[in-house]
Amino acid sequence: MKFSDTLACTTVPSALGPIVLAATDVALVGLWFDGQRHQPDGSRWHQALEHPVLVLASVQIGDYLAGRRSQFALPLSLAGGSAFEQAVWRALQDIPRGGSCSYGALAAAIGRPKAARAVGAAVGRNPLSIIVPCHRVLGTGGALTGYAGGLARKVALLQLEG
Amino acid sequence: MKFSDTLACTTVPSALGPIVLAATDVALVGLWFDGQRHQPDGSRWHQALEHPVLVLASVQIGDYLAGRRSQFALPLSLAGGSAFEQAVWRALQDIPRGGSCSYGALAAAIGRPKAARAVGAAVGRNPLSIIVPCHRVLGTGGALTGYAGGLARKVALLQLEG
DNA sequence: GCTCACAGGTCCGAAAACGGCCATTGGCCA
DNA sequence: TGGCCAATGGCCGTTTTCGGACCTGTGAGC
Repeated sequence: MKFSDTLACTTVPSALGPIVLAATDVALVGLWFDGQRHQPDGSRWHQALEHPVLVLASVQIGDYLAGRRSQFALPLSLAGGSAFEQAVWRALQDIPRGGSCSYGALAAAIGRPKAARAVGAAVGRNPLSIIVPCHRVLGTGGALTGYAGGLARKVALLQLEG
Repeated sequence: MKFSDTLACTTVPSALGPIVLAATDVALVGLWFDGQRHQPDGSRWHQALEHPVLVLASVQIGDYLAGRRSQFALPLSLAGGSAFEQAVWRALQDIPRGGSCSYGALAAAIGRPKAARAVGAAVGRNPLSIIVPCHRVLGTGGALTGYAGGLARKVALLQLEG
């Protein structure tokens, strides 16, 4: 996962801890819990508190975590990943709120039924936490296998969605 | 022991408590005291009160328990078990009414003289209680070692047969 | 280039557990 | 001695459990 050095970024507080947002001129490209696994190095990005996409995103995230919003309306871009990763991330967006999915089922959905493990790795590198609902993916038996932002946040998000 | 999901079944009352019967189109394949040990899950079977084999079986069982009948005339099938289990169940059918047999003797009868304990396990999984007379098997000394439907029913059946 | 580590899942073989047993053993008492 | 009882250990097929091998795509480290 490679990001441009010319992104706009900002950090906003939330009930689950500080959240880092990153965007091009026209679309949101990243949303990470501060300090989470696989978070890219954003030291060359420029702070842009008034960037329209970042402002929109921070409002919607706040509403979502407060239970006042159930889906997002934002310009997104997932251009950064490999073809395989993008297929996985697109498939993630088809999991409805309140639903869940296993890694194996996700692998089958993108036509690679034996690639469950690779899917796990790709899910873990999802650049748009919360918005692309990687927290809705569980082990076959329903086990909470892992979460780049920590299992506690995964549980919190699932509870919020019911 | 594996049963098809497409069996016909019914439950009939008796002096020894409710009895569950199960049949294919042409043969009786199961007879259990309701709630007994090793009773399979029949939730996917369909009730068939007028099924000819089930009707015949329930009448004969009623007559047998009332002392009006001394042997059965029914189409039976023991196809479900392993080769070993089927050998045991066939050997059980050779024990005459009023007679008895030890587990060790049964083991010898099927050519596995040292397999008395395994015979015990197989006898316990007999799918056709009463009709295949597993209640006529006793310990070497004549002890009432066990019965999937409970020792009380074993005693009652032996008394009925004299 | 190569190896390694992963937010999983499936399959297969070995090992252990589990019985509706039975013969043997050792203690106990008449 | 002889008989009875409880504890013991071997017996055997089935079921369950457990551990490893393999599959898979990617990036980090070497």
